[in-house]
Parts: sequence; C-alpha cells; structure tokens
Amino acid sequence: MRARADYVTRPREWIASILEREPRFLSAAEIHQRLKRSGARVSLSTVYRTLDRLQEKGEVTARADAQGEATYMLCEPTRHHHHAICGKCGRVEDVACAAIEQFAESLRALHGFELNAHAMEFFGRCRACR
Amino acid sequence: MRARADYVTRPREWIASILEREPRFLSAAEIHQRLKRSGARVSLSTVYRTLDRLQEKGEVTARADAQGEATYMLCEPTRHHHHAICGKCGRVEDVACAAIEQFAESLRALHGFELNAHAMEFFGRCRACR
DNA sequence: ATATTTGCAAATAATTTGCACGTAA
DNA sequence: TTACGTGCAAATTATTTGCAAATAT
Repeated sequence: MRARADYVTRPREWIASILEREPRFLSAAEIHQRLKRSGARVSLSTVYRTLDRLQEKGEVTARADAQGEATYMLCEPTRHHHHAICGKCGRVEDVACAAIEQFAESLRALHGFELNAHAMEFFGRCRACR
Repeated sequence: MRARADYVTRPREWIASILEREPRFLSAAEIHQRLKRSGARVSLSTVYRTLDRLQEKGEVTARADAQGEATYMLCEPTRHHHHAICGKCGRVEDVACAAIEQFAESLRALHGFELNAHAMEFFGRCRACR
C-alpha cells in the first residue's frame, strides 16, 4: 500500500487558518463566507473536500448543528471529546474529565455494556458570556 | 393562545407503533420502509411531518447519524438523555447517572461554565451482543 | 360542518461528483 | 513531469412545501 501524497496548497492553508482562529463549530458555508470576506477565492466544494480529508485524518471533529447542518472544529485527535459549548458565543472548550473512566466501569456493571467510545456535549454559558 | 387540535390518525398511530417497537434511532426513510413492508401506505412527507411534531412535543429525540441523516427515537421527555448505543444491534438504553450532577458542579468550578443542558452518547456493545 | 391531516409532485438546500485545467512536488 | 488539487456546473440526496382531496372531530 502506497501512501497518497498530501500537497500543501493555499486553499488548505487558508481553511486551516480559519479553523485555528475560531474554536467553535463552523459549517462549510460559514468557512466559505469567511474566506470570501478575507479576499480568498476558494470554491465551496474545495471547502467540503478539505474538511472531509481533515476529518479522515482525525484533525477535525464534525457534528450536526440544531438544524442538521454539518459543522466542523479542530480537535486534538488523541483526546476524547468532551465539549462545553457556549450557547451565546459558540466557543467550545475541552473538558478534562477523570470521572468518565469511573463512569465507564459503572456502565459495564449496571447495564452489562462494554464501552468503546463516547461523545459528550455540555451546553451553557462560558465565563465571558455569563 | 388557542391550542391546536391534535387528531388521532392512522398514519400517526402506525408511526408511533414503529417507534414503540424499536428502541433505536431510525431515519424517516427507515420508518417509511417498515410501514411499506407491513402494508401501510403512508407518504414519506407524512413521516417527516409526524416526526417533527413528536419532536416539538418532546416525545421524540433526534440525532444525526454518522452520515448526517436525521434519526429519531421515542424518549421520555422528563429525563435527560444519556444513551448507551449498541454498535452491533443499534439498541439504545437509557443510562441513569447520578454522577452527572456532580460533574455539572465541577464544570462550573473549573471552567466557569454554567450548564444548561447536555447530551451524552456511549458507544459499545450491549449485553446481548457482546 | 369544519378544522386538521394527507398524498403527491414540485421546490429547496446541503453535499458530492465529473472533468478539464492549474499547481506542488 | 506527473500525481494531486481546484473550480465550475451538473447531479444527488435529504427534507420541506403548496394545494386539492380525505379524514377526524
């Protein structure tokens, strides 16, 4: 098996820089709009293709927003995803959670459930928006 | 404000019975297929409209599946949603979790985050599928 | 009798794809 | 040079909507 090459292109750099700048879930359309505003001409399909690729590489997490539209955010691949999402500004913070491991154990004991993965989202107000 | 009437119709009864029978997340198309197989003629739009209404009434929980397609499941409106989802058979069990309230408190303390709502999904194998 | 729901077909909106041309290596 | 990426426009797919006919109350 041969590894596919991974070219560094302007569209990819631009898209990455937007994701780095904004720690919140953005839709493909929102990223595209931001690129437009900053004068970068990139097609929406390229935005989609780039996000797909980043997701496959595990560099980006995707989730559907309230209206079902896909949104994306940069996310450390090594960590589990425990997100605290501010309902006002949309900022996402990672939540460190030692309690989760204990919880996995009680899941197994109470439900006979073997845990492989989990996703947690907490909605509220961040410090700044309270 | 006058309350809209809420007629009991066959399509609604059929759709409800499918949801009652299967404790897993089903897409509108899947529900529609099941209805077809059982000989019930209901349009896909009616399935969508009925699911929307059930969701508004809080009787159904929706989530996007891995491919971004909306899926729906009956769910007690009074409880928070802590779902243990079996990766093999798709069965969903509610997880009772006293630890969550403690966790909300530590979220506030550590991140200055005021918690309004949360969603948790645990993926693994249920007792039967292990 | 009349307000509500349904089916159908057409309209939308998000996402994907084919392909000729551009670009990084 | 050549494998890879991009833009564009067309195709696909899920979901929504308008409206006349059917149904529940």
